[in-house]
Amino acid sequence: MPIRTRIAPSPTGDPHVGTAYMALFNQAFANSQGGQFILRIEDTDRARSSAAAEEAIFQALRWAGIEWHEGPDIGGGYGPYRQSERLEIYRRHADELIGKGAAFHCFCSAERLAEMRRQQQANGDTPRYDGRCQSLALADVRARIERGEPHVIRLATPEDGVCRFADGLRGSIEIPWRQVDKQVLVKSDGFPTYHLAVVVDDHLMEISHVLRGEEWISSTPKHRLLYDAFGWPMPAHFHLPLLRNPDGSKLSKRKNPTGLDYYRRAGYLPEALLNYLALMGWSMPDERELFSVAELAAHFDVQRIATRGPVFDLAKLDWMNGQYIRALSTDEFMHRITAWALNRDNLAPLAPLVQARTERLSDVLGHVDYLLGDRRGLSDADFEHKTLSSADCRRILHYAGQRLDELPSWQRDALYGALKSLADAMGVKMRDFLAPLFVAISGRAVSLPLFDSMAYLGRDLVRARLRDALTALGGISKKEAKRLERDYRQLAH
RNA sequence: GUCCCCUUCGUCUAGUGGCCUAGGACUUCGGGUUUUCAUCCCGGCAACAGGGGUUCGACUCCCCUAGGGGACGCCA
Repeated sequence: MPIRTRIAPSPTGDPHVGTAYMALFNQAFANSQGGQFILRIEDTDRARSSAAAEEAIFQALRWAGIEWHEGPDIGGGYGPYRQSERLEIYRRHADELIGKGAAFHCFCSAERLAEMRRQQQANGDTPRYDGRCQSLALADVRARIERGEPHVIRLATPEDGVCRFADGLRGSIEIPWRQVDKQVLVKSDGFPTYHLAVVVDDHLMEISHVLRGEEWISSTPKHRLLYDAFGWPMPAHFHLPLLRNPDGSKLSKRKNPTGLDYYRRAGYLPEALLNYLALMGWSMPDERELFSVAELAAHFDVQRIATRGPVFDLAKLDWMNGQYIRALSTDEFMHRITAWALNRDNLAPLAPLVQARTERLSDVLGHVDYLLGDRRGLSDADFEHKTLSSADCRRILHYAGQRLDELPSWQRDALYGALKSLADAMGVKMRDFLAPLFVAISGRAVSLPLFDSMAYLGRDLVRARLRDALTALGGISKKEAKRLERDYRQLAH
């Protein structure tokens, strides 16, 4: 049987380093076995998915050096590879499940479900759907559907016993059926949820091995139920460890740069990033640490994947990146620098800003240093201000970061609008409000216009600089964070 | 709270019952090469979570405890 693996990102936020991580292992495994590696877009969340985010995934993964054999952008024999284009397939399979009694229609309101969960939680139970609609009479169900009553389709689950399934890395895993929720498979808008779509697609696309994050372990019983109901063999599953923040929690943008774009903008070489990622949970048989994706595939063995969640350590990535940079020929080095940022396209948006402030050409570099490279390190003294206290600065930076995270688009005018309204809501004059932001972003009180700078740097770099500035100001204690959180919500949006 | 997963230096890891006085890498500290810096080289500090078993022998197998993480959505 041919080996086929896949990566199935959701086009919601910015492309995540975790996506590249999973892609890397799936690609390495497929290539090591002479198989295929597939990219599938899981855009079943209508509210959050966007075409722009999908395009960003293609670009970011391509930049990283991930190459797929089949996908929405290049086609293949098992398409379509975009779940929003497979709705008819899911509908058919949902009907089959209903017919087999493996799923049922549910008309419960969001309010009832919330109340039910609240009570279960109060009793110390695992929140689960109580099965009320499961016993509805067939005629009743049909009538309500015909009346146009909103409904979903849920998975029927056993009440007793345990679900046992094999994990290629962890051995046999047992989860009591009582823990498994009667999961929604089809939403009221007719779109499938992840659980239905992933099983149907993995089967139809003949995926032989599923290498996914360990956050999926607890939903695997649902998937097992679906495979059984359809009478399909279950692909081999391998749950890889999750990348961690330095504090051990799941890697998150709040605590660590997580966007692939950050690493590109910050000047990392994609081959160094992938090499580093490969070391997160995997090791070469001979323990060598510097190797290419081709060498990874050549020596790949799933059994060498560790199960402990590795902490993403920027210091070691920096070292590794240096190794790769110094191994480049001078020619290649120059090529990389220009391809990275020192080229016409990349400099074009800065030119008008800089030109207006230039008397001699030699002024130029001093204006753009913090945009093309990193800015200098900060200390609390940099934030001294005639009216703002250190606590004021922390508050402004914290709120600004929060507001920016909520912002769907990342252009100058949108940035200005969001922060202007925030300053107004806080009752701080824009002139004062901007002071700590200038320091955080450019490292000085005077620089090129702030919003142009932020737009140019991009979301990840700006987030990293704000976080770094907050650290320079002494950081925010748990208590202060809580208070800030509460006050922030009170501000009119 | 319930269920599941995980547990070797600060961090990434090697280790599949005797090769372990636990190896490598990053970080860090010290030294050397270099007109400075960086690179590079040499050296040092630093770990088997705790407790019970099994065994002639446990880092390696089993159990318990503790700690960490994840899941518990009409998100994926």
